[in-house]
Amino acid sequence: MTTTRRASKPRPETLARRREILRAALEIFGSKGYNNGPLVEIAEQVDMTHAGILHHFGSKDRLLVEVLRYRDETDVEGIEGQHIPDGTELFRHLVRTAFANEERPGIVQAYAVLSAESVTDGNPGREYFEQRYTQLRTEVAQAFRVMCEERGIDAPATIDRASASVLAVMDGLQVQWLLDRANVELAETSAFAIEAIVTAVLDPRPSPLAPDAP
Amino acid sequence: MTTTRRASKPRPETLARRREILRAALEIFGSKGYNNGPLVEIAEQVDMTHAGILHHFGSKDRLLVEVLRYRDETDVEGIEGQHIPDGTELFRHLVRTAFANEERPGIVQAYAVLSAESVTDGNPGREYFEQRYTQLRTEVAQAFRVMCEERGIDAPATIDRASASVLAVMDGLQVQWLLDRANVELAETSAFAIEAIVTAVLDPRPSPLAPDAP
DNA sequence: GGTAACTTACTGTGCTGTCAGTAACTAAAT
DNA sequence: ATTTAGTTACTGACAGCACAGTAAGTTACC
Repeated sequence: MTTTRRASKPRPETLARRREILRAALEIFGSKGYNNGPLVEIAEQVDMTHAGILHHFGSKDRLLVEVLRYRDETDVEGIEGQHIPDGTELFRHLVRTAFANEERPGIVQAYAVLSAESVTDGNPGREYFEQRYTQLRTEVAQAFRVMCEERGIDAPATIDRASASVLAVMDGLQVQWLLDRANVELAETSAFAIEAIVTAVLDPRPSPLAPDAP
Repeated sequence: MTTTRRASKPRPETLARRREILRAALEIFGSKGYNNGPLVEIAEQVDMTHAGILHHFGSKDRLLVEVLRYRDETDVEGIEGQHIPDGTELFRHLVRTAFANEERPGIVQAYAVLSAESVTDGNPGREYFEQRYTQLRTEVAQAFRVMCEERGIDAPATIDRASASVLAVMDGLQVQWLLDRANVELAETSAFAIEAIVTAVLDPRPSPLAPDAP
């Protein structure tokens, strides 16, 4: 009769090694893009051959997906630690993130490049970013609703647009900042724009662009 | 003295052919990215071999730069036709552009992908986008100043931040829209965000995120 | 006849992925 | 406790394609 074959455990240090690879991959993909960032460069950063990396992750596509997921687990943005901050606190958190990001252009660039690249044909990261934005929009919308309730006002229809807008400014500013750090203040500008949008939701005013204005 | 090397005349229809190539290149670079968009595919779209394209543009790098410049000349955004609309009109123009963009996802994607890709190491489009954003920010800032003057208020210090923010939302929304057209309204949302930011400049209110608020 | 607008054919490189092999480790059987 | 069997974590070599660029030739305009 056949003895059941069981897979034996991965070795203890392996997990740390994989993390090393993921970190290196984020750095390379961040600075050169996914298509333009070869496995060999990631490999030499962790003292391996590129075949070694493929042993761990199977393919470059899967490596990208895992890089993205890994950052999500470790990182600050979105779901921080365990609890999702609610209401005002979430917006404050976003602003804090913008300030923190000024100290880590590498990661900012990784997200900026990879998210835009993800919309191209057959990019393996597309699904990830689709879901990510959907989730972030939902969280921001929720925060808006909480704030409205706290103030005793009805949640206005603008909430969904405002949620997308908040995320959009942050991302858009990152690109401008990466292109010209001397002339774009990432954090201060993010704060300004977020406040403007939040104000527009909580305390709407007539459009300054209406056809009768000067 | 050095005789300036003068190339002899191109044939009459050649210009049109070059434009065809530029259009095809924008489409391919737009849908697959610069690094991932091969010359062969651009070539077959204009019934040529890739060597023919290199005959016209010398290298892939130079092709990208020319594509970018070409769109600038032809296109609506930024300097439209001849006159730069001033004041309120510029913001209305931006909103109109957002509406127009909903009908041409290809071009939107091209700019989204290429601008983000441009921040990577050694990308030939970087200089172009750097200058482009600098110029657009200046134009928007100018429009803000005109509006302030019209209303008899002093131009506030927030103008530079607001200018970057306006461009940032538009760009950021494009990415979200490209990823999930069913759930993101590009134009309506752009309009909302732009109005919010313009309002914040012309009629500032206390921050809803200040540490003493609920 | 000269040159612009190509094509064909080729070069060289860069890159992902495969494969066979090896040393080190783990798990069970003796 | 030592052997045995199997597995993991790699390396090195290479297949094999995709791609940018080049060189030489062809056609057709001026």
